[in-house]
Amino acid sequence: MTTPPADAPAFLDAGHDHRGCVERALEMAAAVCRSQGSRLTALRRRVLEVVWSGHRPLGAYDILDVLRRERRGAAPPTVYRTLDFLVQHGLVHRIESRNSFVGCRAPGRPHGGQFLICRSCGSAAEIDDRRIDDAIAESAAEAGFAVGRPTIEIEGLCPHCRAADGG
Amino acid sequence: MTTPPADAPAFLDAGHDHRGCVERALEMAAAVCRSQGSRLTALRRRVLEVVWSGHRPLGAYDILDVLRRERRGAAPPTVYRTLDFLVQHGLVHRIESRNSFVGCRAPGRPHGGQFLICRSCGSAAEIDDRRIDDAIAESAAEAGFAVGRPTIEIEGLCPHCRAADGG
DNA sequence: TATGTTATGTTATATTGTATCATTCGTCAG
DNA sequence: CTGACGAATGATACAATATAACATAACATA
Repeated sequence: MTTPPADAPAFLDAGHDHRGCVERALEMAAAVCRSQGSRLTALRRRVLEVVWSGHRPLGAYDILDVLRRERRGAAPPTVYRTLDFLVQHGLVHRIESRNSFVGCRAPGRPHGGQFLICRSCGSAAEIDDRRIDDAIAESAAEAGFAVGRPTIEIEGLCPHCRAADGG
Repeated sequence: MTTPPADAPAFLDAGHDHRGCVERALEMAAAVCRSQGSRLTALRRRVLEVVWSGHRPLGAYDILDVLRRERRGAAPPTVYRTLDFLVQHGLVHRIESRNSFVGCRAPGRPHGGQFLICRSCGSAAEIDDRRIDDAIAESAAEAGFAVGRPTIEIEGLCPHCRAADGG
């Protein structure tokens, strides 16, 4: 049980101190909101916590199921609005290829996410690799294209599932 | 009006001979299906043609609207099944960030698509840049991740819309 | 033509996401 | 403290996207 350091590997092992991940995410969220004059309300905090319940992207309705057990009157807009807020503030990424959401590992600095997503266990690792951004920037420049938001989602097999022989 | 050559730029200009694009796509589709022992039925051919009606990704229900005008009893499964076939055979790509579909420029060779997508005019240019693949391969290798299907979708502004001052 | 396989038709429903308006909560000027 | 305003949430309804399941038709070929 070790709290992942800042330069942690992309895929953390099963035994990592996940409570540390969650706590760090909540602290960074508080800092980001403070610095932007936005309010991290109880609902937003809770949704962020739910998103961070693991390193697997969760669907909006999965999150809704959790909320419904806790507050009367949680409905789809509750979740989507809150996720919008969290995504806008760079605290959560939307995984387009799965219609789902996962916590951002490095909030504050705005960035389109780059993800490695395991087809076996479903976990997603955020990589934010400069070389990928650079390659895209070059290619886009040659096409005369002005890059806005990049979506990079690589499906494949994570180290753990590879070791387990393809899961 | 010029038929785009094999090494055409990512974003073709408005005046290009689009009929040429469609014809080439249909020919390549026939070749791919022949070489794989699959049947390019009238429906599949027609859906491919509709997808290729432009360089903008189309939603499944947009395609369905077109089909309904032509055949009695076209329904969502008609379209989704046919799109599945076309995607499986590498003739069409799904654009995850838009829930839509666009013709593949270089079918035959299996590849995850790399797209530049204009937020103003909606057109999508397939780039398939080796440098991007390489950067991803490096990064993934360092994470111990086995790359399967990459999804690369870059939202931004195409050269035409940039010239038109941000549209 | 009989037979198995592939493709399509058909109905129903699941999943994902928004529009809209009402209500509550937080903040701050007076 | 209080009223007024904007931000956040509650609540209802619905739109858009996608699939399950089973029936029928078309195709290939023995």
